[in-house]
Amino acid sequence: MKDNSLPTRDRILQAAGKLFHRDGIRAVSVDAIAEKAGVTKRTLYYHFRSKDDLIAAHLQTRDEPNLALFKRWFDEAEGDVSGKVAGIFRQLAHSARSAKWKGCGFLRTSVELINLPGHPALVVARAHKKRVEDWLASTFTKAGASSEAASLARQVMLLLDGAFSVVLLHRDPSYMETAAEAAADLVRHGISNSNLSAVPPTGRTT
Amino acid sequence: MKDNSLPTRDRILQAAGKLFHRDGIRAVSVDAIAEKAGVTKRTLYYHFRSKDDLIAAHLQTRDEPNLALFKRWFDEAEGDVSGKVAGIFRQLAHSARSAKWKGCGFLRTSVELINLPGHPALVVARAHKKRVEDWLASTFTKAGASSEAASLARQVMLLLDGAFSVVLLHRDPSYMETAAEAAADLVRHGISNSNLSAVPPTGRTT
DNA sequence: CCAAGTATACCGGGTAGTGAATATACACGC
DNA sequence: GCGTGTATATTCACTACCCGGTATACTTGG
Repeated sequence: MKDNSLPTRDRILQAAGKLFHRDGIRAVSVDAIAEKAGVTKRTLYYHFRSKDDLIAAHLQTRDEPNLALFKRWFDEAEGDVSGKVAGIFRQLAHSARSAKWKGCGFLRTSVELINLPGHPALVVARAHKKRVEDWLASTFTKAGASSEAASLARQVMLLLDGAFSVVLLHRDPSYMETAAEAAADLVRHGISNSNLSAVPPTGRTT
Repeated sequence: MKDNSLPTRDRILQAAGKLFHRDGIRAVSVDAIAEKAGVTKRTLYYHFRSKDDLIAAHLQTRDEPNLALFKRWFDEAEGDVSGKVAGIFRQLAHSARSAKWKGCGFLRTSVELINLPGHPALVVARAHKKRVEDWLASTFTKAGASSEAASLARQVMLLLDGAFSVVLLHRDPSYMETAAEAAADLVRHGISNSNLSAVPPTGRTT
């Protein structure tokens, strides 16, 4: 019955990912995941110590690809840094038009588990968000906004997670465009302010 | 055993509110709510058709007070409109320093139930967020930014809900200050832009 | 043979929601 | 004033099911 050639552990993760995405975390039972993976529950518990561990492992698999996607969208967008940041939001607006779009999995999972302070998935989610923020800060630094880079990165993260939440709640991707404009404004304004009191821009935007 | 003099329905809502706030929606059982309210589960089901209805009714009780709080924080803050908007975030930063703070109940509940498209609580949550956004837009209009008011209100909502999410995830209220600065920047910039091409400010701030 | 991996069948506990009966309170005829 | 009817409000006991996790035994590849 193993129509899928992936190793068992990966098949479980893949099945869990689909179900978590579609129905949320708590709404999905271990039995359902095992069945979807074509595996018995006992096998699942051989590969993962608990459901909580499985949740964390699932988020871990999304960390790297998610960040890579943001980087690609940034690189492929036209214009200066502010335009490239806006490009991320515009690509998200595109994704959000799909009926299957469910916002940010890290955010959704965190909210569902926020009342369990030590949950391993929360650690993974926090690390992921920090990675994105750090990457943003580094691009702002490269663009010559060394003194404002950290603050700008935080502001963009606020808009990003806000857009995830608002677009998901209202199912209205136009908020993603609003976020694109706000982010571009803040970045443009922040960088020009920074350049006034900073060394001449030595960073490259490529 | 009715030490509380409230009508039964209100006592149930009060108990549900406390538990939902502390543990989330799905994590709280109807039995737990009934026990906390000092009432039999059957009585709870006399006053509310289902758990889903109870959740929606609970959110409804928070709609008006929540908006009133935002208005009060706005009115009590110093400065022009941008400063007053920032005042809301600064008050939220204060609240967020409490260990019991759990972000925005509307947002948290929505995320937990987002995979149940017709859920009554989602309707209430969307209406609440729209009410806040509409109120913001009206204050921006009064401040003379008629042409940008709607867009500014949306941008502030993005920062607001973003701040709720980010502060909750990282448990770091300083993001609320970052949001305050970003919101003030956007509002100041948006209003001055609007005034360039609008009638002289006839609106009043007080 | 042994270890990695799989299968069946089960456990204790929790879940939303219900059936049937009861208590309370107020309205009406007389 | 008193019985009676009726709607509201509340209780206890119960169903039918789902959940995360496990005990035990079997299969398969090196």
